[in-house]
Amino acid sequence: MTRQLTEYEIARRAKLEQLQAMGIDPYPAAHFPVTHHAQDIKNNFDDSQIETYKSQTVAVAGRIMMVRDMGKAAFAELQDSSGRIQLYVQRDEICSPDDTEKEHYKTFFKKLLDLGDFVGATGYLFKTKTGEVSIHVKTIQLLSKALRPLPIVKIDAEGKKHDEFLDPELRYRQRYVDLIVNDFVKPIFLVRSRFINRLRHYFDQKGWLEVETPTLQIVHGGAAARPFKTHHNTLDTPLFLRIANELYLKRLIVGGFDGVYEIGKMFRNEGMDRTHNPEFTALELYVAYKDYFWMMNMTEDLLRTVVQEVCGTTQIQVGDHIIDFGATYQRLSMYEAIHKYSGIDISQMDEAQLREVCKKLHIEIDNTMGRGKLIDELFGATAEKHLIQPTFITDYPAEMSPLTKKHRSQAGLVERFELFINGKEVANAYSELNDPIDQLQRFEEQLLLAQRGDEEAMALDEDFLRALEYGMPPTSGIGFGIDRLVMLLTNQQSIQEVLFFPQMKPENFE
RNA sequence: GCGCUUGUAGCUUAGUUGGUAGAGCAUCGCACUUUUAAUGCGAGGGUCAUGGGUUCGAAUCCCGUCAAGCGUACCA
Repeated sequence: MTRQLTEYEIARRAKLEQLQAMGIDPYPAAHFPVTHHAQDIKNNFDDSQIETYKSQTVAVAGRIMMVRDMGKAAFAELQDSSGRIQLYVQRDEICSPDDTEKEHYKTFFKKLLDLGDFVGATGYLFKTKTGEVSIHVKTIQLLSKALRPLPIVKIDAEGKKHDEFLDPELRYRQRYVDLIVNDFVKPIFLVRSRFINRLRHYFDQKGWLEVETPTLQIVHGGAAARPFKTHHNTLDTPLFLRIANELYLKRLIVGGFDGVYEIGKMFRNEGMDRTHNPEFTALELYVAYKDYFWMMNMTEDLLRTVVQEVCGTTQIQVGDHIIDFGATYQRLSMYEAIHKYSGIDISQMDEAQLREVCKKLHIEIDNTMGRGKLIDELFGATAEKHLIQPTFITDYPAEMSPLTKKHRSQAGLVERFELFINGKEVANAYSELNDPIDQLQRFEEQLLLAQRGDEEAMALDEDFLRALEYGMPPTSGIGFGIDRLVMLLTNQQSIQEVLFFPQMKPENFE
């Protein structure tokens, strides 16, 4: 593991040794008692208190991000978790009386400190001639040496950015650097964190229980997707990373909980693009004695409440649109949606007629597609992209929904809805199928699909059937794609921008 | 998976019909005690992603490989 060091790295390692030779530990163990953060200092600075400030010591810590050396004094910008604050460092202020050679300033501060190093500084607050709130430094010490140079983004007088660190590959592979130098990154993840936090709060207030279910599953069920396969050595058995947790959460409803929810990772071994990462975060909620109409109302209230709490408004700019999370969401059945956007009424059509319609609209189809799949293709080609404002699409063909209760009044359909926002699916919900006899038949239909070569057909889960046979109350369940919702709330068009560490191909370190 | 595009110093990049790389910031040295992309003077730093080929000569043309972005497919 010998890596060719760059001139920067060689220089910094040499400085490291020099520091040690001077008796300065570049990685000291003792804690540094921080009293203030950059942003608070700037927000709370009071011009009328300037005289008082002189006798009050503040202590800040962070990375040195810029130094403007004026000779016997220098200005440095220190960046902590909240932002930046300017340090005013005067030679004769920071050197102790017995340091007659002014080593602490000339050697330690000016020569051995680098951009990116962590320092701790104490001093008092003041304002420079040009009006910048600053710290007049009395002491400055090294807290941690940086051995690699950071790409420093500079902003000129016109606000133009120079040397921006924007290569997506570097940003995602070295997210730590991205977070240090690109100030637009952190806010996205603060929204993400707060959004999840508020969802939890909402559910907890309703009295629903947050639970955890297995990530390693013997039967991968609850969705149609290709799984990751692994193997347990001691049990000597194949295991799958979960593609969904639906069947486990329903077992808990069987077990007597009124409402359970889980926020966690799902894993799907499929293609990656702007809206798909192999592992992603789903929120699933199941509530007993409810149906999908109730769930639509709950979803509206949930998003209205949580988006307001997180963003301070329910009107969110997404691309060229303003999405209104506070409105009553439009509800269209799948047939109505296709009719509305294509002018074609397919509600009474059989498979052959649907094939004709698809051909007319130049939709690619093949012989393996049944009636349900054809309708889904039609919907995707005609309606989906128009669903900008939050819209519930309801009543799906039964063939594609093996875990959903049959529609109470319309043959061939199920009580299911998906929520579309900005042309993308963000949630999927049912009146859950709780009839064990019907459920077995649905699984058997899936087995037939699997035999025809459908890799994504759902596997039969005997234990889940056994649970249903003990009786599950009428229940409604919903799953949200958390990453996609965060993309909407932060106006990001790539899922990689809302994941700290999006999946990348292995990096070659030589 | 397929298609298109991209890959030049730590970062951002120039490189015209192929003639062995130019800049800004950063780095190193010197000056400067209220600057803010500080400034002034001086210096160093690039096997042009990688492996082949064409050519007297390739960052520049051709082929393979690797990685990324976008599009497309797959993903109820």
